[in-house]
Amino acid sequence: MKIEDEIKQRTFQSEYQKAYINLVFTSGWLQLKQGGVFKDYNLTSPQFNILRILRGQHPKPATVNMLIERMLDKTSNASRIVDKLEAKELVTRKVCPSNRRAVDIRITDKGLDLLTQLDEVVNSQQLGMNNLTTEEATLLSNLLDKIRD
Amino acid sequence: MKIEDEIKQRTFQSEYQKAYINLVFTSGWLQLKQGGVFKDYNLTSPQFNILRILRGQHPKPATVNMLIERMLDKTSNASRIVDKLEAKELVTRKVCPSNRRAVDIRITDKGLDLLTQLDEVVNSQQLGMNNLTTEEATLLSNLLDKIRD
DNA sequence: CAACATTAAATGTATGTACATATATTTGCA
DNA sequence: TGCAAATATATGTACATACATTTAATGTTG
Repeated sequence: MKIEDEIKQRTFQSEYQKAYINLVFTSGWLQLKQGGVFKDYNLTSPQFNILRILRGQHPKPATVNMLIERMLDKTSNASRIVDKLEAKELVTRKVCPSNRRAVDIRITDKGLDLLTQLDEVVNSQQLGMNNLTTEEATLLSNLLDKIRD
Repeated sequence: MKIEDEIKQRTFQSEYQKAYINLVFTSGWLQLKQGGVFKDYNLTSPQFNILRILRGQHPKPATVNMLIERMLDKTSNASRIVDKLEAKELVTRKVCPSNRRAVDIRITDKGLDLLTQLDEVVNSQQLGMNNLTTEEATLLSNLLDKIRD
């Protein structure tokens, strides 16, 4: 559905405004769609995001700083998201021996198992982008990179 | 900067995953950039969004339902965002005479003035998308529409 | 017309976001 | 060495998001 119809706005001040609104809208649309999957597994989208980063590091630990650096939303509060994951025993937190200001965060076996289950579900729906061809997905990535240049 | 470098992830499972992550990341990046502008005027991004919808209706009223329908993020709580706007005297809220379940929401003169000021600022930075050509912005919109088909 | 379903908005609760500030540790350098 | 600056994380607060539930008004139908 065209963005004009989605938000019932017939005209835009410019193609830039239209693309901007479309980008924010579509991002929300996709995240909402994905969110439903996470809910079944009692996870939120940022929690999933952090677990994936930790898996990428595994068995090496990550620090809060590293998580912030790699999170999709850089300004969110990684510390408190880790709190929630720790309460669910999906990660562990331990003072880093070599730098006692930092905290070593590791994904647990329970966390890895959960991610394995989620991988299947997430991959099976291609993250809600099945309507694009691979070439279009690449083109989209290039346009997005250019915005942030 | 390429998304690989932004989030320090060298490989992706597919072009779809890469485009998905890039989309969510770039949307957050843009909103963060815009957010700074709103803060100077003591508004948040969703509050601005709702004010614009109300201006589009002006002088006719909108209802909470209509706001939800047209908001970029459909699941957010329009009721409470209107609370904040009402407290700042940027909108008025009155029981709808023809359907007393509904509430007529209108933008005030103060609200219209504020939007006029913000228009200039927002337009002057092309919403942070100056790096694209008009053609590329159109192409981007079309790709995004296709995702949601 | 009474009982039940539907609709519109508000409220409750948990989590996340954005930003400022606090606490502890480490580093740099006078 | 000692002390200020920098670094790593945690905490506090206001607002927003996501979703379930509640309250009130309106529709529907037996």
